[in-house]
Amino acid sequence: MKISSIHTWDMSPVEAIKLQNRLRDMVSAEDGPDEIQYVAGLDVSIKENRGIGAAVILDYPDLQPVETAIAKKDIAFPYVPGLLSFREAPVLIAALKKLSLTPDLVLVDGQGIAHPRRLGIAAHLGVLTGLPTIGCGKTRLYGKYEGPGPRRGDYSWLYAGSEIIGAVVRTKERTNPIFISVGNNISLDRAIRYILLCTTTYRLPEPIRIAHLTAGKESPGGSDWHANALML
DNA sequence: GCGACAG
DNA sequence: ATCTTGTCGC
Repeated sequence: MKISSIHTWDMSPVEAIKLQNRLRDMVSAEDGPDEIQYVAGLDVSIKENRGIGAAVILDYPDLQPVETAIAKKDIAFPYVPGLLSFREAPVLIAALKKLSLTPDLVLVDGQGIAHPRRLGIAAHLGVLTGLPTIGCGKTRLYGKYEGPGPRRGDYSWLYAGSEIIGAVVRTKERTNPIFISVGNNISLDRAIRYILLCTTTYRLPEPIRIAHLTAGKESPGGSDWHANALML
């Protein structure tokens, strides 16, 4: 698939913050088309400044893998809370470009607008691709909340002052909830529903879980310890 | 000034 | 993210 190059990635943290403030108004929480056939999952693994980005596509609602793409890139930008996209988005975009299929929805490992400048990696990628995206974080970056109920499907709101910027969703009982937020072109309400529909027996949505395994599997000599069971 | 801080 | 064994709980 093609992706617009509105900007480059080689810049300082200060410039990165200015860019985020420039792109934040391009995010939309309006629902797009209703038909969803393909859901993509994105994740990155990094080993000694070498990043492996994985983009997997599962059919919906069956959640069976139908295409996988991997890209590798040297990671230049440091990890700075709030600037994750400048570190991980480049390799993810490289992986997305290799896909022959175009996803109808993209789940990203990280926050959407639940971010100090409302432009977490899922929102940033949503603006660049124009696709509906949802941010799925394993922990909180920004916002206040009270824990959701104990049952699968229970959720509570994530607030930035009085503004709702996301939801804390229990996808599995007796397990920590995940942080869901709008990336682009989707409403929070629908984002929560899709996340639950894409989550089966594990804490994380299948697309992201598969992308995580895919990104961590690749390595020269064969350094996959706990993730040998990628039997699909 | 002091914490908090996606992956 | 990464390092990375054994172990506690359902």
